[in-house]
Amino acid sequence: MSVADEIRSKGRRMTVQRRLVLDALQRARHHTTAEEIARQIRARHPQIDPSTVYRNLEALEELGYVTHTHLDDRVTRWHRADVERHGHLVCRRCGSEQEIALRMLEPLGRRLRNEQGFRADLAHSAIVGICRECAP
Amino acid sequence: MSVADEIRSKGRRMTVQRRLVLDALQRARHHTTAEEIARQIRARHPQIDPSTVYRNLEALEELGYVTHTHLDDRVTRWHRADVERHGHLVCRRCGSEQEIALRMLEPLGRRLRNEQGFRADLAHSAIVGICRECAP
DNA sequence: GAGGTTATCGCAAGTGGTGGCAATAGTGAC
DNA sequence: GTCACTATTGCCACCACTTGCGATAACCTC
Repeated sequence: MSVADEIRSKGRRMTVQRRLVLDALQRARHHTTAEEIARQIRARHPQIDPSTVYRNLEALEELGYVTHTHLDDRVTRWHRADVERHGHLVCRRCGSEQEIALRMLEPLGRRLRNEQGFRADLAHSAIVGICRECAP
Repeated sequence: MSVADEIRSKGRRMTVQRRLVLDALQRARHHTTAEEIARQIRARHPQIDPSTVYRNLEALEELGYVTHTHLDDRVTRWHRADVERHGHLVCRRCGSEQEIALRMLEPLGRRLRNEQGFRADLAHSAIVGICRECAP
């Protein structure tokens, strides 16, 4: 079943706008911003409104094709749901970002689940702190 | 030494606006938003601009009197720096918030420090996930 | 292929927060 | 007290989205 068929089978529609957002996410190798996706699409299709891009990212997330992550700035980063998940460390001093294996965060995940019944999504938000280079 | 003197000794100034922000934070028993603080102050002093409140929260954070936490994806919560630090779990389904002892997060903090040289501030961002009540 | 239903779209206004700038007002030194 | 210095302020435009709404166009059924 194609992505379009999957989407239709859930009562949603495959529009050209949706397709373009999906394509842009395929092309982007790492995290992208909604603004960047909108910019790329509007270069060729200037009539497509940024709000349509935002709404499609949200819809595609509900449908399970896309997820988002918060680093420490104001912008939301988007990526395909099928890339390997990982955590992020971001330095509040120099702003550098570092990816870490989800494996490092798993003991905490297990503990929160066992002791609080809470299923944590530890890749969703970056962990902020001071990186090795900036440490006093 | 009074707070005002402390602030002056660091080359900053104690303005009426800054005093009002500090007072509002004293009154707020838990996390508040900048918007709420601005609303309270502007009720009595409508000429004070919201941007001044934002800038003062930032300045007071630099000075060490205030810290902020990111709960859900959108709002920043502010509180006095002298309240006991703790972590937060927030449910992406129902939005409920739960506080957890920093002790639970410490093993991860130690590991990030030992293996990556990264000094994590684990109280800074909430951990998002699905709470016990919302789990399928 | 035509028709009806309704998800989705483009537009415009709104939200919570940030940043530039000229005017203002705390501050330390005299 | 007065003065010069500059941190801070109010104003306004901007940023990164979000939302309401009427128009449009996917989609399913026939």
